[in-house]
Amino acid sequence: MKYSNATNYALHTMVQLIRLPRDASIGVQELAKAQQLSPTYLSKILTKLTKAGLIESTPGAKGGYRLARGERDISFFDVIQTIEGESHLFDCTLHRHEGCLIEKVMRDAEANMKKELQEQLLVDIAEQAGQHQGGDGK
Amino acid sequence: MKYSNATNYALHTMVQLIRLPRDASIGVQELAKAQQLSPTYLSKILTKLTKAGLIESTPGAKGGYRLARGERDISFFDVIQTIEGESHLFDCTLHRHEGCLIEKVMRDAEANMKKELQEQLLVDIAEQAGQHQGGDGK
DNA sequence: TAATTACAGACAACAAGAGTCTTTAATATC
DNA sequence: GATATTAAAGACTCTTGTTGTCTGTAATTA
Repeated sequence: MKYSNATNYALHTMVQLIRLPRDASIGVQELAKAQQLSPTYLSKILTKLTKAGLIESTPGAKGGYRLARGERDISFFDVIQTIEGESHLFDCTLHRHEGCLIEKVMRDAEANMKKELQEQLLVDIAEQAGQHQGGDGK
Repeated sequence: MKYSNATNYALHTMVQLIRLPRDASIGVQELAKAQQLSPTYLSKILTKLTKAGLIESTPGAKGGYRLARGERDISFFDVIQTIEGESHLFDCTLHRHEGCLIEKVMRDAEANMKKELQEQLLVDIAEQAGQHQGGDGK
């Protein structure tokens, strides 16, 4: 049980975008370089984030990606759910077992974690040092 | 990102064992029937639980499984960690990125969920109705 | 028109989970 | 001691999802 690599990449990319100057765009090429990913692969992740309304994209030369909302309106959970989907952490496997108490406990724990990650904003960590973007003095 | 089926089966099986009369044992055959699983498959799960010290086993005729500790000493987390292992929910994928702040936030959320599941005892739900064991009036 | 960029989809490679089958070892009963 | 019962161990297959690549298309700028 582990979050996918895609979620990992998505979170780091969102931090990159948050750090971007207002109204500036950045292309996949550059975004991918920071994490040493292939642009085509990261592109699929970015498309998901775009469809979810977290970022905006413009095609063509001088195009690229930028935030679609205010920085303080983007939580960890927003990004995670976009990539991971909305499925539950735990689904009771017993046939015909409505109201499984085990499931209930697990769902409660899940809900609390979800809530916690909803309150955690990506800006708050983007503002701090320590989040290098791969290219050091380039 | 989802807990494995094995964890699901393990939790349900533990509830079965907790409900067992003191000093009674039960074999895989019967345990598996309740969840409609193949005994050989459930057997592998039970072996993990045994090695982890959650349950005890005796081979041979009249053998089987029983709890290895007091009921109030078995938490959801004990069972989950036994099956899922100890790996983290999130590992930063960036090369040479010690002290990743994204990772820190995710690990904190994980730790809180872990703590919550450590406080949840399986007895508490085993005592309640609603957790049928498959065989109805058999 | 040419270059740059996002987007879409097919495809392959790999890893992990789920589950079966077979064999061996230990215990109880007769 | 022989037999039945049970746990344990390991090899093996099947399926599924993730990860990633490659190719082609559409849109925008210059």
